[in-house]
Amino acid sequence: MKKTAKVTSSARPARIIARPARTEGGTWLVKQEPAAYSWNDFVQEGGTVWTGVRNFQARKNLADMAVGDEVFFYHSVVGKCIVGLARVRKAAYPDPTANEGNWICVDLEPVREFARPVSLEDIKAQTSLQDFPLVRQSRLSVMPVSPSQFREILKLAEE
DNA sequence: GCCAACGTTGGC
DNA sequence: GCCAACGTTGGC
Repeated sequence: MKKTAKVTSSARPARIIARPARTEGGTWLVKQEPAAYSWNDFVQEGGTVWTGVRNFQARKNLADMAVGDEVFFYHSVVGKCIVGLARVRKAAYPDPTANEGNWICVDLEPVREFARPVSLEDIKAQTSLQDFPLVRQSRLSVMPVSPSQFREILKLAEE
């Protein structure tokens, strides 16, 4: 699923899928081909509406995001690395680019670019990250990141 | 360029 | 409901 250009949504506040209360902030990873929409595009726009997700598993993950959750930004195909950290600015609402179906989007904003991007190779080389969805389910475009995975990747980004 | 993994579609 | 065919994604 390819994210298209930034869309100014006629935002409706209602979420489609209920989300259980959570005590600590969630952490996630979103994937994007830089040729279609890069980290630099994201930074230049000061954030974006994360539209275009058309996969049920990815949709569930979008629905589970809460405002303030931290999100790794991964460049797929070209780069194949996590290039920076983003944050959920607005929780899930109907995707304005979807003509049919209950597809949703979230608003994301940049937090910081990693001095040292974390490549897929780096991740695969870590025995502690063998269960990371990026390794196990390469096609999933929006995935959860566990607290230990999150810490591990941040550590790699700061080496 | 190839192929594995995964998702969707449609015939039966 | 099963499964073959086909399309897409994304790593290699």
